[in-house]
Amino acid sequence: MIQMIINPSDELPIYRQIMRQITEGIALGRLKSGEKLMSHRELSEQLVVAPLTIKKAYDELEALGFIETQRGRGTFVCERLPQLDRRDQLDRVRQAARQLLLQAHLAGLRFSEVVNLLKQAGRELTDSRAKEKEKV
Amino acid sequence: MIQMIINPSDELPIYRQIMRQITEGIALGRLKSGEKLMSHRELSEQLVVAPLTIKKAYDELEALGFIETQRGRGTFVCERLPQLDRRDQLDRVRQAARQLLLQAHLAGLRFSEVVNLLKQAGRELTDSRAKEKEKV
Amino acid sequence: MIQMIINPSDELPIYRQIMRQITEGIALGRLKSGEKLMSHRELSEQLVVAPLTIKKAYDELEALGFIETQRGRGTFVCERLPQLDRRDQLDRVRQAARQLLLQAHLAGLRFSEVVNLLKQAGRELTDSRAKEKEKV
Amino acid sequence: MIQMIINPSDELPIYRQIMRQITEGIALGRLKSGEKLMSHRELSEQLVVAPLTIKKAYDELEALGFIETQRGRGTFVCERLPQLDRRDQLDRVRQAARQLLLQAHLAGLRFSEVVNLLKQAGRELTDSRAKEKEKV
DNA sequence: GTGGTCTAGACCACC
DNA sequence: GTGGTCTAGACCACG
Repeated sequence: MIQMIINPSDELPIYRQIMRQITEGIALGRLKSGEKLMSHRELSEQLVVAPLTIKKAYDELEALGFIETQRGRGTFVCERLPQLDRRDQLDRVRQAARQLLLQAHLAGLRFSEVVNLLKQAGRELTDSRAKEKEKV
Repeated sequence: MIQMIINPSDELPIYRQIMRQITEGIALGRLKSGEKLMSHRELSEQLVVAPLTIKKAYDELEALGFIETQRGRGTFVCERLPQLDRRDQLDRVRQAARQLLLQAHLAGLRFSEVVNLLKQAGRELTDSRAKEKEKV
Repeated sequence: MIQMIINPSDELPIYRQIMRQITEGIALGRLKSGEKLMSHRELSEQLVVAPLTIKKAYDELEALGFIETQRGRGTFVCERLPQLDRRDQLDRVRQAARQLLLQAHLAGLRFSEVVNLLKQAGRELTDSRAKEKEKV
Repeated sequence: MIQMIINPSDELPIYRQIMRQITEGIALGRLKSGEKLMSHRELSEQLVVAPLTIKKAYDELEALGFIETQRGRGTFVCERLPQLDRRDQLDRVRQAARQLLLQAHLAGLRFSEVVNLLKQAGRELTDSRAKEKEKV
């Protein structure tokens, strides 16, 4: 199970923060298919939030097809993760690219600077994934 | 005045959608300093939105220093626009970069492909800005 | 808005009973696309259940694409209802047909009797739909 | 003894899935009166289910009068099977008929098509029952 | 122990 | 007024 943190003063609701961390954990391979998640009660104690709040995050993730629950046994990352449309996926990437350029433009950065920033972010990401692997 | 679109079923509140489109319009140069904005009533009719909602967007924008109202004359883009905190700006860029990489990772793209996509998005953006200028 | 009833001692959870009545209402044309539903608070008073229970039903229906909410305005039947796969739809029909035959077999009915029962059920259904239309 | 399948992520509890398959097996004649059932342990290994879960299913079936255990000998299908209330049986048939019509309506089928589907399902059912008999 | 459901309240943001 | 979120409890069924 991955380490999670929540920030109660973030404008993103708590249950969404949890959803985001879990989906990103899955996307980045930190949560394997079939892996068991903490029970919502246990996680609620660890993060000091109400159990229902965690449950809501789990419920939405289940509706989206990322995780699945088995009564009395627990909650697990799905073996077959939901596949977005290829077109959908690329749309999201393009949307994120546009967002990046907009923010960069607002900050007055040149294109080469944006690419550098992107490279750096890439390094940070692969580093943290490497760390994960070492642990294993 | 720029053309705006609102989506009532978007998660982002309507008044925020309006704020975003105006600030981005300013940042991208589609709204010039000193330019007059539509009145509450006019805009509320055009967008089919309650006038109070428009007013809230304008009020917040005025509090942030992007626009100013002159009694009896209307609402105008400020001559001296507020500068965001430099650190804040860069944080937003980094956040957007991370988001782009994550989406790209989900779509299974390699880094070089991401950069290509980014270049393409850049071209589209500058193209549409050029068109805007022609109109003027 | 359709009339709903809930039976607290039914083994089907309350929020599911509500979901079922709404989806059936949509399927049978008693709830039109775009129609506004009662607010979850109002409905919770009418049915004498906790507001969150109604909200849960609405939330699940929204995740399934049957209804959509607009903050501050209310909850509405979607204009474009979710289309199941054709194959999926027919599978459900076949499954229901098998279930009917099984129950009929347990009750010792002959095939012709089953068809008669089906015809009768069909009449009841169209009758109640006709009544709805008269109201309008 | 009939072949059973359980699906841990089905909404229906595992012990109920077992009960359903046994009662249907009896109703359809695949399990004869007096026939011996597998022991808890054997069945729990075959289905990869906790022995207590099987025991619960057997206990409930015994309470309902479908099966009986003879100490030291095993568990057997009762010679005199319980008869459901006649009204109850017919109610179930009507309920299944309504369900079939609803699903058919959603799939846009006409009544004659429903009857055809029903006939086909009937053929499949009798075919599979014939096969069962051949095996014996 | 696990998840599933439900209650009765609360506060907030939005329209 | 509306929906959105959260809490702190409770009881049940399941494995």
